[in-house]
Amino acid sequence: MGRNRATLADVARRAGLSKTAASMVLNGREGTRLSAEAHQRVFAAAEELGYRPNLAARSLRTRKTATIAFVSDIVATTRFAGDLIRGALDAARERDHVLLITETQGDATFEQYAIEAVLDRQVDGVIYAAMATRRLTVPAAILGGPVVLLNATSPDGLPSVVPDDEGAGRSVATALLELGHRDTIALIGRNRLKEDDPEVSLAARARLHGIRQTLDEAKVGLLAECFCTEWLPEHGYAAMRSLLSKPKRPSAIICMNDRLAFGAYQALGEAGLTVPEDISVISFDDDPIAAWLRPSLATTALPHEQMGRRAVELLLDGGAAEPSLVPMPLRRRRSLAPPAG
Amino acid sequence: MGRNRATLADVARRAGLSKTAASMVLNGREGTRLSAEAHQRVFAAAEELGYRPNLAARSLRTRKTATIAFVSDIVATTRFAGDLIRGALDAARERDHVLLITETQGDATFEQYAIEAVLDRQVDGVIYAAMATRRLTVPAAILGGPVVLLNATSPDGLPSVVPDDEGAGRSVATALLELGHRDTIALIGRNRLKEDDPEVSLAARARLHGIRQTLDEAKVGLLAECFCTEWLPEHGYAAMRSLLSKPKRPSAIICMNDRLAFGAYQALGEAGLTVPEDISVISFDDDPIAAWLRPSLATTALPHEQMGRRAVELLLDGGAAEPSLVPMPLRRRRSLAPPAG
DNA sequence: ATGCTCTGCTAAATCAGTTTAGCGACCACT
DNA sequence: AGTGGTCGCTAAACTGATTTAGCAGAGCAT
Repeated sequence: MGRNRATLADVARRAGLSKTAASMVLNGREGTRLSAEAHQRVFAAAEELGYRPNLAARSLRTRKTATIAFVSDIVATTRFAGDLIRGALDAARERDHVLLITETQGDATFEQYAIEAVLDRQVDGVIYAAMATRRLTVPAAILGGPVVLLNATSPDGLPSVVPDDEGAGRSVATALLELGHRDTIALIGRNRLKEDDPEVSLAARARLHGIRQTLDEAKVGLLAECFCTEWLPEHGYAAMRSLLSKPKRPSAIICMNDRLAFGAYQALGEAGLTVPEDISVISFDDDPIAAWLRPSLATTALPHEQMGRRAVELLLDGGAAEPSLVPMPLRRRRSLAPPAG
Repeated sequence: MGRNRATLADVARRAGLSKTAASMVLNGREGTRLSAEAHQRVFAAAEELGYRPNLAARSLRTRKTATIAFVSDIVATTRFAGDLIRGALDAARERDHVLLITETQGDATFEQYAIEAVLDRQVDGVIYAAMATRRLTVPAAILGGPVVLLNATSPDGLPSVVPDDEGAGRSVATALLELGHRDTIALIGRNRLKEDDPEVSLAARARLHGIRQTLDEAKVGLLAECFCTEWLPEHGYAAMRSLLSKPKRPSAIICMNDRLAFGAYQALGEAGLTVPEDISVISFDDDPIAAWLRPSLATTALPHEQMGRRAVELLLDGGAAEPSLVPMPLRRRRSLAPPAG
């Protein structure tokens, strides 16, 4: 890779100047007293030789690599990882940086390896990302340099970027209230583990809190709350069926995520009920299936791309110490209607 | 990042030896005549100081960075990117390498930037990945070093890794034939553009060819073929509706991907038909929705993780020049049954 | 003529490793 | 005594950049 690249010495020689001069000119150093003509010659030489600096050599001296480590627990299992990475990639490119990606798979050995691998490469900073919003403790090894937590917070008070799940909860509840739904709203996806253990999830508690707060203010209570051991379609399906077996049918359903909502749709379809005429459905995440469902599913979007971008900005440009909350926009789609009758 | 790291000179000093000796011992060089005792002292010193070599310095001399560039057109828009990356990440870690990720977004300027950024960092090789299997021409700039195409082929005959879509086509057709389906099989997802332009897709043509070949051998013809401008749920929905409006109802449907199949399910549900009792459905990709659908959707899986892994192996360990075909395993699920009646 | 400042530039050190060339001590052999 | 070989190790060059310290010459004042 990159054999026969011209070096700074080549450029200097061709320009008839010293390496020092060439270096200063190419780096646009202020306050040097090199003549305009010297500038010209260096630029011309660099151009003609197609000179590109060897960043390994540069970073040896400057201790800057223009490289950021993106360390995450799991990149593959959720389709959101891509967006997180893409946002970070974009922001990094704008700042002439590049991303070194590693994955820990939640395994301590792998994590150790990942951290060492990036530190050995002298990265300028680390983005430590979690795929589910949660609290975690970062390995001591990376605390030697700049760190930003992405989709996570830590007890150490490190800068962090998380989605505004509580705000999303409020948006969801408000949307239903505005349509006129009152005491016939049911909730699918309560989960003690997710709600009570911040190391498992921060989203569940925050979403629930946002919903409750808004409904309380409107003096509205939930018709029913279904607990689900996981937030997967099959659990949404089961929850919806149990809701439909009860005497009082809800006019609207809030699902804690889109996969639950997908399951709920399946149960509704089997029961011969129509969304949104019979029942409105609203949810969280904006998984691609939300737009593919018939009717399309209203949901609040996890702003992963924004978050990835924000993390890089925080890392390179500096910023607030308190967690940076990224808003979750409400996607109004066809699954919402006023209550029937 | 990484201030106060012990250097090789520190280790050497502590061991009472020269840098040369320390370097040779730590690199496990054969044929050096350093005493066993010297080895001990160096290892002990390195251990005590927590020595880790500075890879920037090393690579300046050796021109090896133990870093691979992963350049792709689009990482985010498809949820498969994560798997491709994860497979590559795993294989890279096993070989003590790390991945530098950049994205071109299909834009020539960004591509130029991405290529320069990675070449400047002296990567040991480049994995050039496409998110849809297709033919492409790689930028001349990266031809200076090892390159492997991932999910793509090129006219230059570069080593490449692609899924065996034709084999998948055969598996799909065979599965239906084995169940007893004959001349009542319909196909959803024909698409001239994808089939005829290898720069758009290689999958469409290969899948179709695999299906046709297998059916021809069994002297079976397709009942109907629906063209779709895109492979999205709404197009699958429309295609399925049009199929159902015809006099002769198919006993099985092959969809060119899972998203089309998802749309087909929706149309079947609305028409009051049951999968697989009334109609079997089988498809390609193994998108997560395939497992979430009710009944779960039989499909052939795009082996993205395997492919990512294979690309790294090819790049670092060398290998075959002809395209490396990765098999697409058939996931037998609930959407298959013998034809009714 | 001397000293001073300013201009325009460069030699050499430095970063942290790897690698080449070779040194001194010891032994064996003729 | 001289020669050659092996053993165990090191000095110094080298990678390609940045950065520090400083030099030669011109212009000007004293």
